Parts: sequence; structure tokens; C-alpha cells
Amino acid sequence: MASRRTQTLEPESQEQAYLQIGEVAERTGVTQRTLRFYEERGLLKPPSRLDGGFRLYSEDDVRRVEQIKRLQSLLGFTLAEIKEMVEADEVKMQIRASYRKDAAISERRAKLLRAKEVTAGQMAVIEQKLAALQEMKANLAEKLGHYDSWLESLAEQERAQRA
Amino acid sequence: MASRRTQTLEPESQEQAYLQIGEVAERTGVTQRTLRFYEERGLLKPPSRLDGGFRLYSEDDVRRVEQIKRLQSLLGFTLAEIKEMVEADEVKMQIRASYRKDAAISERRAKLLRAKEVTAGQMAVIEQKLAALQEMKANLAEKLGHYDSWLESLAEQERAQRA
DNA sequence: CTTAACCTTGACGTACGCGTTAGATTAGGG
DNA sequence: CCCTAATCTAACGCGTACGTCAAGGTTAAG
Repeated sequence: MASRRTQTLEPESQEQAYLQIGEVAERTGVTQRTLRFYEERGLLKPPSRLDGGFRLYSEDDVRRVEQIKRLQSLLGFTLAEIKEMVEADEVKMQIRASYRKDAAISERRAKLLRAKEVTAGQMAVIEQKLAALQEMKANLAEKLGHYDSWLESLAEQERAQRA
Repeated sequence: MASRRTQTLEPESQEQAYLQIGEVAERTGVTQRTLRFYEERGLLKPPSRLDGGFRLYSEDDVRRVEQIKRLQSLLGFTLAEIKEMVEADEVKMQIRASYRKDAAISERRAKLLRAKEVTAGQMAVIEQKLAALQEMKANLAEKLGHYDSWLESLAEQERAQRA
């Protein structure tokens, strides 16, 4: 049994600890197919590769996959919508990377404003969903109250009957 | 031009104002195909029919369709999940209908407890989503704060440069 | 009674989000 | 060097949630 799995692929000195696709799949709970699919659809940037062609993911990639799963399963966004959101994050990363660079101030401000705009849009979507959820929660709470009062009245009937 | 559309189909005396499928589609924003599809999948109970076979929907049906749309588009539930939820509502309706009937008290209590259980389950799901959404909102708010402070520091740089 | 608007039941088509082989290649312990 | 687990690409399959004809039947205004 040639059980492999160098899992961290030797974090030489203190470079990134790269992960192969199987590890990422295990840690995130999605399948390898799904990871390749997300790459196809542009949700994950093409990861670096080992000489043989094996994909090498970073911890950032893992975090992104987890974010995708949250957006998808908990909030019901489509992959297309999620792609827009992660692309906004990309912009943010780029800005952070070029922050100390010598880009023109007006250009940097424009980028920042754009990033802020996109984030505000995401915020609006989320607040809309929040409001809808809170309304539903209130409705359910009301129903639960009804059930309880009905149950109470049943109990009363029972006491009356036993008398 | 024989333009039709009796829309309310004569609310004789004060019986229900029935709607044909086209009206329901228009009011709810879904297609007729979707309404028939929901019926196939058990999300809408088979509506009454006109002698010719035309479907006749009630206002309750309209409300149900709107509820389905909310659950689907805002929260990303599948039709299967939504079916469970509307079936819980059916149970509630049945209970309300048989409330004055002479079913055994223990049986009615069992039904009520079951309905309460199901509703509590829905509540749990919603609270989970609420928590996730609030966390995301907090994250986005933090990002927005970062952007603002960056923009401020840019403005400061600009003032220093002009001096 | 005609006719336009509306409805009916199939039945096939489609976009999304992966699942599932199949066949070849690579990695690394023994 | 060999063996086997792990990964690769390519391609077809599948369940969900409808869209989109096709070929008629029904309703109501004129």
C-alpha cells in the first residue's frame, strides 16, 4: 500500500502550504469535480500546478470555496451571482496589492469607490433577504403562539370533561 | 373583436371570486406553465374546474403561489423543501377545519403537537439563515469601513501633495 | 353562429449544477 | 524500478425547474 498524501507538500521555509485537490475536497466537503467545475466557471482562479499537472491550492482558495458554499446553500445564490461577488473580492485584493504602488491617486480613488459601490450593492441584497427572513420568522412565531393557545384550550376542555 | 376576460367570473352573491390561470399568472408574475407545474409537483392542490375544464383558482391559491416564490427566490429552497413547508400549512388548515369537530381530544392534541413541531423546524432553519446573513452583513460593514478609511487617507495624501 | 381570446394536455427542449464513468498520467513509498 | 493511490482531461448523464411549441377544445362578445 503506497499510501501517499504529503498533505502540506512541505512548507519549505515559510512559503505557502499548498494543498492538492483531494485535501481541499475533504476539508471543504465538496467533491473534486465541483472544484474543477468552479474553476471552469471562473469562481476559482486557475490554481498553480505541480510539474505533473496536479492542481495546488492555497488556503485562500479553501476560504473562497467555503464562502461559495455559504452563499449557495444558505442564501440560495446562483453560481453566476456568486461569481459577481467573488469578482468584487478580486478587485478588493488587487487594490490591496497595489495600495503602496505608485498609481495615480485619482485612479486609486476610482477603484476604491468602485469597490465600495459593489460592496454596498451586496449589502443591499443581503438586507433585502434579511428583511424577508425576519418577516417570515415573525409569521412563524405567530403560528407557534396560536398552536400553544389551542393546546391550552384543549387542556382546559380535558379538565372540564374529567370533572 | 371579441375581447373577453370576466376576471372575477361573477362573484355570485358572496361566494369566492374565482380566477382563471391567466389572471393568476399575471398577478403572481409566474407563467401558466409554472402554475401547472406546481400542481403536478403537489405544491398547489388541484384547483376546481369550470365545466369546460378550465382551472379556477382561489385567492388562497394566489397567496400560496406568492409564498412559494418568496421561499424560492429569496431563500433558495428547492421545490421539494417548499412542498414540505406547504404541507405543514395544509395540516394547519385541516386542524383549523376540524377544530370544532368531535375528534378525540388526544388525537387533536397529537396533530397540534405535530404541526407545532414542523413549524419549529422551519423556525430553526430560518434562524440559521438569519444568523448567517447577519454575519455576512457585519463582514460587509467592516469592509465598507475599511474603504472609507482608505479613501480618507487618500484625501490626506492629496492635501499634503498640494501643500 | 362566428371568432378571437383563452384554455387544455402532451411532449420535447434547455440552463444550471454537478455525478459518473473511462482511460491515461503522475507521485512517491517499498 | 514497481506498484498503487491520487490526479488528470474529456465526455456523457441526470435531477431540477421550468420554456416552448403543437394540436386542439372552450368561452363569451358581437
